[in-house]
Amino acid sequence: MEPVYRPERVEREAQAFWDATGAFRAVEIAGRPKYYCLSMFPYPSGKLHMGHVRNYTIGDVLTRYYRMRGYNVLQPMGWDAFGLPAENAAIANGVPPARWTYDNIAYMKSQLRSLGFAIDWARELATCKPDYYRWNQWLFLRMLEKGIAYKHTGVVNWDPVDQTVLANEQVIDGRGWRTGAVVEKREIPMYYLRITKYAEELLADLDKLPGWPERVKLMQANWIGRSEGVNFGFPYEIDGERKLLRVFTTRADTIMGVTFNAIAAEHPLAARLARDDPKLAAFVAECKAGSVMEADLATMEKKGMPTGFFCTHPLTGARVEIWVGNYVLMGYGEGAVMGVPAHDERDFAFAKKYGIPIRQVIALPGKTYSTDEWQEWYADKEHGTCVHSGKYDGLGYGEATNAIAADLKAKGLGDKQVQWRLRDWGISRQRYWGTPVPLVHCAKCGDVPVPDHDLPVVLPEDCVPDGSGNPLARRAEFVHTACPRCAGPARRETDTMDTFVDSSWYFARFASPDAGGAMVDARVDYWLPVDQYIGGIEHAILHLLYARFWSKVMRDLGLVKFGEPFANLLTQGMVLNHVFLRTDEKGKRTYFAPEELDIVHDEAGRVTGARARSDGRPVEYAGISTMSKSSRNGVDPQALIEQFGADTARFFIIFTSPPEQTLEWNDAGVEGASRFLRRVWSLAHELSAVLAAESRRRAGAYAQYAYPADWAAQHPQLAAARREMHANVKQATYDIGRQQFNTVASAAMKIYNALAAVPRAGDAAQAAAPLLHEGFSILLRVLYPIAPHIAHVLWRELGFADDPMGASWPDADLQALETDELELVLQVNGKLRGHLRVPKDADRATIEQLALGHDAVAKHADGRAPRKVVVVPGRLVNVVV
RNA sequence: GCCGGGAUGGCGGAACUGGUAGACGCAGCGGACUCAAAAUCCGCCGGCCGCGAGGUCGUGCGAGUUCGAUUCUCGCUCCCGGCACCA
Repeated sequence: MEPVYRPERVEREAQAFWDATGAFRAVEIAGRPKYYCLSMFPYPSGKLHMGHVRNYTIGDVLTRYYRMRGYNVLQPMGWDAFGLPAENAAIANGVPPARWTYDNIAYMKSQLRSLGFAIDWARELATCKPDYYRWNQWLFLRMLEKGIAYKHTGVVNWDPVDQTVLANEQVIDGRGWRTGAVVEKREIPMYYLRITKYAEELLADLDKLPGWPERVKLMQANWIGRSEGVNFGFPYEIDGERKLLRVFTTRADTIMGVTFNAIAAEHPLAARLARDDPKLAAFVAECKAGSVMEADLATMEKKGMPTGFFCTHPLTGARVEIWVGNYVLMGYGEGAVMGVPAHDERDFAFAKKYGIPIRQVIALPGKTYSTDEWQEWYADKEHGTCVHSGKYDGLGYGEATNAIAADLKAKGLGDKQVQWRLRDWGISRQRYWGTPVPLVHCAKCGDVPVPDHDLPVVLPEDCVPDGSGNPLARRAEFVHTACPRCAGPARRETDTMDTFVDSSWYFARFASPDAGGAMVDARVDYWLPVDQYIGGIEHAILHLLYARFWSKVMRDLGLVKFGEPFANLLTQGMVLNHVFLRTDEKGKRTYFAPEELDIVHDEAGRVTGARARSDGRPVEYAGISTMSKSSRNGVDPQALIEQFGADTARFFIIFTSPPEQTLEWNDAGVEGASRFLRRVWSLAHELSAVLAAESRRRAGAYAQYAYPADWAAQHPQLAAARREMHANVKQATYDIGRQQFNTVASAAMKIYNALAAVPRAGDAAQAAAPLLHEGFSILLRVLYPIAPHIAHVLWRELGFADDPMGASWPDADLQALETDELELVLQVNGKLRGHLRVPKDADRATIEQLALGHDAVAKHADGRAPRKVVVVPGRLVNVVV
């Protein structure tokens, strides 16, 4: 055995063994308990970053742990291979997205392999391959047939210079990322998926997911956003026609306080009124500037313009002026909202700004309403009652809402309605690198679906986007086609699908990656649902909601039997790093990687600024955020792996923080992980003769260790070491169960420390041989899920039977933990004043007696008599005086 | 702006159901070994007062509940994630 730990040799040896034995191939075995462990597949951005290492190490720890527990485990891997970065790379380098993507996949796969993850690579898939995305197209056509997919207009970010649609990410402070031009909103035709049809079920089924973090379920529930209210209309007449301005409100009880209504700039009525009013037309045009992002809309200054046009209050018959507001969005509900300044904080601010009347209609006992300043209670619907509201005066929120809804219904103007915040999923992208939408546009037949037998509609792989729109639309041989219905000349749809489509069902395809004639086959019934899904908390809403929706659609089509794809979810905290950038006069940002800079810190060690090494000029510090390719703050694990080995990288990332916690990257401590593994190796080497002999004596067995009855009494030091080992096995098992893996790594270190403290000079090692053997069998098995290469190689070197993946996880021997005496903490008035040794079976009265007789109690009681004695069994005594 | 989460020594973190705050590790300091350095090994290591025994303060800030609060409640501050076309 090598005297010194050489990670590269150890890792080569272990990986060769796993490859040769096909150790990670997952085969369906009827009757054996299965465990499908899935980490979110990566976007092939170029190289792995620490977030990937963290994600996949967590998955691998669970995969190997469940293998040791006897489960038939599947851990697959694939590539979320369509997406915007490939097009950005093409704009920058002229390399076709396909080639860039495949090159990145090859490199990142080699990195994943070097980390030794127990992945079944035979199931690898890439979403940019036709045999995958053809099923996106196929299911889209099924949704079209069922009315789940439909065509409708939608608003997008438009760069007027590049004449192209921009992603939200490409809009910086309201301007296009490349041109610096002010972005406009533009309405275009799009395809939508009717996720709102499933809103009720998506919300209700959250209760069927006890294995999901509460915070994720809460975020999803809030996102879906069920609210009960009233949908009703304000009658108006225009061009000789009677119409209704429809609004939805959850505060129908305040309807008598309506003093204005606001409509979106895109509302048909706004367009109509602007026709006769140049000032309004200018305002409507102004509202079109800026992005469509919710965060922008919510933070921008609320502006409005009166139209001079009035509708009628449905209950009072009063005239209510209609305003156009830049904060009202078409596509949210009806594109119109009623304005009740007295009882809505935003309406209040808007009314004060524009001098719109504020009319109090809710009162609280003991409170005085004033229009001078907004008060929290103005919006209180729990305790308020109606005032200045005629027949509704004195009613509370529920009664008033019911009465008003009934009156509106009687007039045929409205009714109660359940409204969802969730909107339908727009999947059209005016981009090249994605799944082609399988439709053909024919002048005679309209939008015609591509027949199933013509799928897939294959995306040409040699286009090079240049930032000025979709190159697919300029590819004549793609665009020009024959209408499947009338065989006449027709145009292919050139929009592609949102990449969230790709990731909405890949977990099912892993069960049957080679199914040629179907989306999935019977093997999904064996593996699905996923037993443990692991991925970043940033996916808490969108990806997970879309995957849940897609699964329900597949279920309703009879393709799968499950309605919820992920039984248990572990949301990993983000790995963060500092971000540095420069912004030019056009607002264009250039990011700098930390290694390109000299970083300036203040006395407290905080980053205050930096200079680029290349030109010595200052660079702006933009705080810390998620490691990403776009902000160039990713840390490539390659250097770490090359310098210290995969096991050190894995051990370090696990040890440094619990999985769900946000992690600010800092590699101080990597040395410690490396040192620990070297120490384990050195101790194994030092004891290899003793341990190998013990292994031979026991024929490699590691499950049962029996010690003579008087062993503990004879060898108190060894018994203490054994107690420490088993206490930590217990701890590690508990912690792995609650997915706190950093303390599993700590437990491994503590087991090592106990083992290293066992006397082993001269003949002592011989005397302690059984304990050392037991201790190593425990240490290597606890270590195995985290640092499998070294554990695998040492396991075999020391002569243990099997290999550690086939070995069972150690059981704590609870008898080894028992002691005759306990040490209790002694408190006086809740402050630590001493310790108390008591027999382990001492009763309450005895403990109280011992406590009251303790010197520290007399000293700190200051002559006062004890009023109360609190005894917490096995822990502490608190004497209250 | 809205939704969700976080804050504990110089640093990463531990503390299981309200019960010894700081496990384990990093950095630092002192020592051993060495011609020397690295590596390795041993010891110390929250602040303040004290020679010491010990005392006292201390888990982002401010209140509260409790015999006892890092843990529960209320109100703040700052940071992170998401906000529907980054993935």
